[in-house]
Amino acid sequence: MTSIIFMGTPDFSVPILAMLKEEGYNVLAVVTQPDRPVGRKRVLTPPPVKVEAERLGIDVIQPEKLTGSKELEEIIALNADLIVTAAFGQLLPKELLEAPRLGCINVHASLLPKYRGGAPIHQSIIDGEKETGVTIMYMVEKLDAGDMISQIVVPIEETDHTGSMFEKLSVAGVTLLKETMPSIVNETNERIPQDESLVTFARNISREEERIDWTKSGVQIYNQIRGLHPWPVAYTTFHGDNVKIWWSEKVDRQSDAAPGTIIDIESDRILVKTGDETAIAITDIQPAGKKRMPADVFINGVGSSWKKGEQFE
RNA sequence: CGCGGGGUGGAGCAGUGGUAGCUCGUCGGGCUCAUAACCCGAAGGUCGUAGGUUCAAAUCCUGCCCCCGCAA
Repeated sequence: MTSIIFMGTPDFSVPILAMLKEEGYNVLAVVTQPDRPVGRKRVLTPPPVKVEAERLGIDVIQPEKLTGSKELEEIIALNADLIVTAAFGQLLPKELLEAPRLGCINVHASLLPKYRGGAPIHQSIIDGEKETGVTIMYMVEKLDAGDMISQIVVPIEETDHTGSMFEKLSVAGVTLLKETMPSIVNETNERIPQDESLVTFARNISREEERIDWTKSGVQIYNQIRGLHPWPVAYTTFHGDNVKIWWSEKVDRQSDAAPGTIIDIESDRILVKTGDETAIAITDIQPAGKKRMPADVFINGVGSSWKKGEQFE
C-alpha cells in the first residue's frame, strides 16, 4: 500500500487526513505546527490536525521550522511514497520535495493560478468572486506554483461567507483528493503548468484590511464583512472604540450624508452611508468589551444612545 | 503580574450610600379583517462570588471566579 506523510495544521486539513486514513492509505506520520499559545490567556493549544492524528493513532511530528531541522531528516528517513499537504503553514525545503518517490502534492483552496498564498478563501470573497474552488497540485519551492493535477469549482453564493465557504471547500477538497489519489499513485495523472500571467496572491489578512473604509462602495464593504466572517471579523470605530461588524445587508438608500454616517436606525438594523448609493445595514454587531449580539438586541441597550447623523470613524 | 472594558429580573442596558429602573421579550386582557403594529395590566432580580467598612452597600475597600476589546 502506498505510504504517505500528511502535513497540515488547521480544521481545513482534518477531514483530508481522515479520508486518507479511511481509504486505507498507510499514513506513516503527520507533520503539523508546534502547539501554540492561543487567546487572551495564552493557553498552549495543539493544532486540530494533531488532535485528529492522535485520535487515529498516527505519530505526530511538530517542527518549529523544517529547514535544517532534525525533524526534517527524520521525515525523509521514513521514506514515504508520497507527501500530501493541506494548509500546513510552512514551505517545504527542496530536499524534502525531492524525497518521496511520487512527489509532494498540495490541496489548495482556490482555483490556481489565482489566489496563491495563505488566505485564498477570505480574499476571494472580499474580491466579490462568484466562484472559487480547490486545486490539487505538485509542490515546488516557490509558493503554490507547481503543476496542477486536478481542480474542482465551487460557486460562491451572495450570502456565503468565509465560514460557509470553508465548509464547502473542505468537503470539495476531500472529494477531489479522493478521486484524484488513484491517478497519482498510478502516475497516470495530469500535469498542467500554471499560466503565470494569471497569477494573483492572497496574502494573510492584515489588521488594516479588517478595518472598514466607509468611502468604499456598499458592495465592497458588504464583501469585506462577509469575507472576514466569522474570522477575524471586520471592524470600525465609534467614539474612539472599536466595533466589530459581524454581519450586514445591502440596502439601496439615497442620502447626501458623508460616508460612515448613520442614516437610519430601524428596530433591528443600523443603516450606514457608504461611498455610493448602496447603504450597509448592520444586523450583527459587537462593541468593544461586549459580546456579539444581533442589532435589535444591541439597539435595546448600548445602541439606544446612538443617534442618527453620528458617524463611524 | 502586558494594556483596557464589563459581570444588575429571559436578553441588552441605566443606576457611585438610604424603598431597584429603562427598552425588548414572556404571560393575561383590549383594539383590529389581521399583525412582528398599537393600548391596558401582570409575573419575574438574595444586583458574579467571599469577606470587610457603615445605622444603612448594586453603589466604598480587599480576595477569588467568569466574559469581552487590544496587544502578542
